[in-house]
Amino acid sequence: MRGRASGGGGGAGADGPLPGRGPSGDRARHPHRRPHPLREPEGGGRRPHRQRRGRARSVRASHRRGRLRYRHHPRRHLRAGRVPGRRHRARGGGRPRRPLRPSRAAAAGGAGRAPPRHRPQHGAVDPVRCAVRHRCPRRWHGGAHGRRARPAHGGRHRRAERADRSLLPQRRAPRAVAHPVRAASRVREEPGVSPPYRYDVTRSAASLHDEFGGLAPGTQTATTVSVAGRVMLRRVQGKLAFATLQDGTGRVQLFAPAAGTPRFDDFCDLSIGDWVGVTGEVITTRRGELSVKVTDWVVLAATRRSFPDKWHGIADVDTRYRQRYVDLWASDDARSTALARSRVLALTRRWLDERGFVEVETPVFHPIPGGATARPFTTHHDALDLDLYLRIAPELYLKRLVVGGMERVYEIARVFRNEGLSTRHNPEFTMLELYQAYADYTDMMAVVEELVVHLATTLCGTTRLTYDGRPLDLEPPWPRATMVELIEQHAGVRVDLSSPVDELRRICEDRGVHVEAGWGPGKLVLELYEKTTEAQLWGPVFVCDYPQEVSPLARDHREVPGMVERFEVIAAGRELANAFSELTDPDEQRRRFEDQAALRGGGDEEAMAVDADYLRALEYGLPPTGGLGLGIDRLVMLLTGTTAIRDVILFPTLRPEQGE
RNA sequence: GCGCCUCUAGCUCAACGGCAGAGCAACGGACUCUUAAUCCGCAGGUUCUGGGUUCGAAUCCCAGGGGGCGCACCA
Repeated sequence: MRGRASGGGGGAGADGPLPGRGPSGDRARHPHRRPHPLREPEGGGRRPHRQRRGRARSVRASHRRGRLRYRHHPRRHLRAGRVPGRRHRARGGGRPRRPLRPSRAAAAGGAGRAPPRHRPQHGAVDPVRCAVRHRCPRRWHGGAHGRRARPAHGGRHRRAERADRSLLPQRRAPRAVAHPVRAASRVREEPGVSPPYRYDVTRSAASLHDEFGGLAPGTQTATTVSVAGRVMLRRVQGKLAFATLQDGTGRVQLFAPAAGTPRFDDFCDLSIGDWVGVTGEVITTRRGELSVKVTDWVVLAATRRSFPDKWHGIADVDTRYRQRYVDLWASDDARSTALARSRVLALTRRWLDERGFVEVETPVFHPIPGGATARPFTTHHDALDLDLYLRIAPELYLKRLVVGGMERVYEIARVFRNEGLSTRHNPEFTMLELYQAYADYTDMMAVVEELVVHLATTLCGTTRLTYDGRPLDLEPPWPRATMVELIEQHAGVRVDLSSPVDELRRICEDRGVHVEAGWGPGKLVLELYEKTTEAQLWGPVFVCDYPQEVSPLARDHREVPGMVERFEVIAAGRELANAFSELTDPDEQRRRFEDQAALRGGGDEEAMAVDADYLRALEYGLPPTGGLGLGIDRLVMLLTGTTAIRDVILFPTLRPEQGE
């Protein structure tokens, strides 16, 4: 029952600077993105408009940006005066559903594309028909003056607004195949010549910015370096070409004059997304941009598929999840969240290791699913002809290890629960479970509090986070309250496990809480808490003392009858951790299992089954033990400010792709 | 599983029931300090699919498919 927590969010973070966050590495970051403490300060962003993350951001906002940008564009008057050309399809008249493509027309022996039936000259069309602006005399351009000058008036404006709303990323309709194979790439590997097997990289983008940041414009360093990465932007200007190279740490500009760049024409033909290795001198351009002046280069891998729109990135969230390998390039958030997760895991391990906890691995295949109440996935071992379950929690195995004398153990365990998907639930997620002998649940409170604060201060630099627009201060000590107290506070009723069941049932029903026959007082109280109180908590807060009836693995409360020594941590309105003083008495554990088995027999698919071997282990003696489960996914969400669990799981569970 | 929303060029998006378009990408050309480079040009469509209404459907209706959100399930 522990560690149901899982979560999703999005951010960035690191203990210490993330790679590529040097003074110039920040350039590519966008100033309008949601501020979050985990993200690095904006100070280095010299020209932060550079690239847009394909993240959850309204298209309207990008339109705004576009307008702002081009209002000050030096050549705006040229752009504004330019009326986009109109496209005409070959069409003989009428309205063919299937327009002839040139190839088909030729194949059909036709005369090829028919001349346009009516080719309006700009300005030749009744200017009154265009309500947008005088500049555009046409009516049927669709109002698509582009994001640079979206008209903002009249009905057209209203429609545009409506359309904008429909474009919010969450509501966009994804397409299964976003980036089809290109018909032909520009730079192919030379026929018969395969890319090199290795490439000597001497600097990363971030290290270049660290080492050479702040040079005056026009500096030549006489330092030759080799960098490698993906071409993300390309600016060819006749006899001079620029490219933006991105590697795992950040971005650096490539400067390629025709004189001095081998195979200059091929360099200009590099596609966005091609991997290249480049050797050259570190310089700054006249504008002061740190660059590598190309003296040699090689294609390491040519991309055969188009990269996402360099400005919008991937707006289609489904594509981002399905094609994370593209998302990681196109979206800074995707990268930084992945890195943040990695750091959470590394820091957690280090923190636990320093405190004498031993990391272990326990089976994923369980003959008897246990340790939580959840519906498991089933599988089958052919040789043993044995039905097995993917674990829903590692708990019972970890406590076996405590019986075996491993006094402090933990596992960062992928667990699997056969449940629906949501922004907070993925069928497989990661849970930290740890067990400490000679400790009780108050010790676990100290552990979770210290660990989370440690992670927050290391990764975010503060305990004062903002999540989903609301402040969340993790500064210890976190408040503690019993479930009964919280119910009284939020539902306005004092409940008591010793009350008659009918009375508790009536209390629930009075508050619109659905109840089922057969529920005992403990289940009723828990249900009352979950439906009336939990959603109102923001936290962090320790919710203490759960009914024994719903906690089959926790030890009876030393003072309150009917309760167990168990707490959950609510942070940002979500359950983050679950812990208790472990039940050590084998006889009591057997009774609890049998109660669960009865529920199971009654049709409760999530109730626990009797695990005879676990009981046998307890019979050998489990010392007093405190146990804690903590949802890593939800913790990462919290620390990165992301609100969808799919954003913190690199490859979330998705319906299989259709087609292609 | 239920409800709501959505699907237009490779991408991001326009288009009162009346000629399906733009920007970016791609392709051809110009350009030696760009940085979402710019400029000129050329291409690019089974408007998710199938029915229906209509003189006429991307647009309205029905069904199916994909996707999103919410609920339910679920710690």
